[in-house]
Amino acid sequence: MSTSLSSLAPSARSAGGPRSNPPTRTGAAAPPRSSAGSKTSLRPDDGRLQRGRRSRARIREAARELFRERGFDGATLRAIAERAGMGASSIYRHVQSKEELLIEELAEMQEEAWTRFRAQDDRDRPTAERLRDFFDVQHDLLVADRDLTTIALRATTKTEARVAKRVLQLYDRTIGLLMEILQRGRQKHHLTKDADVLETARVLFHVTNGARIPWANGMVNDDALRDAVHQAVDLLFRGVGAERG
Amino acid sequence: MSTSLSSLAPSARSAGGPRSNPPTRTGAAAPPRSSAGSKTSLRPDDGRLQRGRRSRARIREAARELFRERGFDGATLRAIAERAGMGASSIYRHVQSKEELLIEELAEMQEEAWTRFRAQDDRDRPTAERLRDFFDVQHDLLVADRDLTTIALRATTKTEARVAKRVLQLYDRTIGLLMEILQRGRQKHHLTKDADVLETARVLFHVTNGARIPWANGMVNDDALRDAVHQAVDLLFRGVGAERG
DNA sequence: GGTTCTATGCGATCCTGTTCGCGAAGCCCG
DNA sequence: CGGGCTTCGCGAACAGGATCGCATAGAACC
Repeated sequence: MSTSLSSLAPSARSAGGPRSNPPTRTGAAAPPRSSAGSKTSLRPDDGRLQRGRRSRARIREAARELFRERGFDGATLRAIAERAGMGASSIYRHVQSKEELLIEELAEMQEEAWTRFRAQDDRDRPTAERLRDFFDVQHDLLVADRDLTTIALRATTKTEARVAKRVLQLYDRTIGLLMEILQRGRQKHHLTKDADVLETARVLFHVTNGARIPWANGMVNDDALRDAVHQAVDLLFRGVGAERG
Repeated sequence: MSTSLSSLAPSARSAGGPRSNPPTRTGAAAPPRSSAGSKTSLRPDDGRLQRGRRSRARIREAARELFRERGFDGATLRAIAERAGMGASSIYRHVQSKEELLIEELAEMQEEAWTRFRAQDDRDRPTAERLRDFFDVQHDLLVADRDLTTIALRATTKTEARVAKRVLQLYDRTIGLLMEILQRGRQKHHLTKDADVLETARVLFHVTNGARIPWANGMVNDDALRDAVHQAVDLLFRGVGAERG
């Protein structure tokens, strides 16, 4: 019965074309425990809300620091709370679980990868090259904090928690970007006419994600990971079938 | 250094003819906490060892049942222990962590998938078809207990624990089987001459694994998952590049 | 002012995976 | 038999994430 979340794919499609939702992460705000008939809708400059925002900011900062200093598991909720100047339980006013703190980091990193990529991107270059570049940018950011991938993955496995879905949404966003690149590739005839852009993007995403697991476990080093990702892109691009050779 | 596992697929080859190592999982035995200079090497019919084996069996059975009844997170160690007729802490004489209990299930399931596949396999059929069949077999088994994939993934994210490595080994075994199929495909010229069999196998594996995450989270249903996997195989096989079209 | 509602905060507490120190029992050797 | 091993088992305790009930303070409304 733990598997009660049944099978509908609500947000799966969200990756579509123009990004519908701007990154309002900052104001995301954890919904209150049990919202009864709420019709009040406080003004955003309500003193309490302001205080709340400040607290949230402190928590986030403390969390980020401690994550870097001690890693995710090493950063105790109580420690985070202390550094943020509050009791541990208070954190839960702002966040639904410890993972959620890290998810925000993840989202930010993703945004960063995105921005950096766009800054150096040129839509007219070969598609495979653009893909590689994107993954390289992402790679560099990930290497800077290794935990991130790991925990993101772990979060997707806590199926009954809200976090899993959040991460999947983030995944979808990246998949969306990949789609964008691929779409362009199809226009420019870098891709076969019948290529399923969405499916291809997904495959790319999952492959790169999967390749990072051994890396996160220290089984392969940074460069090997980068190579693996590149290889995967090439492979997918060329295909392994021989029918057309 | 520590890259011993993934860069080379040690047991991968075992799949070939007669399986060299019979599934002695039962006697796998958790190594003692701190083994000093042990030269004694008890006889396998030592009374203590016998009792230990029995206990282990009871634990495993209890664990399996409870996992099915309540899911992984729902199955408390204390509950498992109680059903196995012992104290919770005693479980740790036989197992290094809760995940390990589930890993055994996973290993068994994998073995099962393997066996079933071989029973219906025909090495002369088209490679893509064989791959699809394997994944279908795996799919059917996974659908029967949904938690498995999920927890396996989660386990790979506990990087400092032993479990992660164990799971990666299991992964490698599956990758080995995939390699075997692909190798055959190359011989029969279903694949391009220069296809990197290992890399292809890895890609296939990661893609299918990744595709299962949304499913585990209830975002897509069983059939959609199956389709996604099929699509991924096709995609990889055909490639998306247009150079040769 | 008084009342009511809401967001925030706190300390105690729960839950659960895991560790620890102790002891009992089995085996081997002299 | 009696020491020196070892494996098993136990209850107590710990740690860390999460929950609960109560308290406070700001805002809105009469």
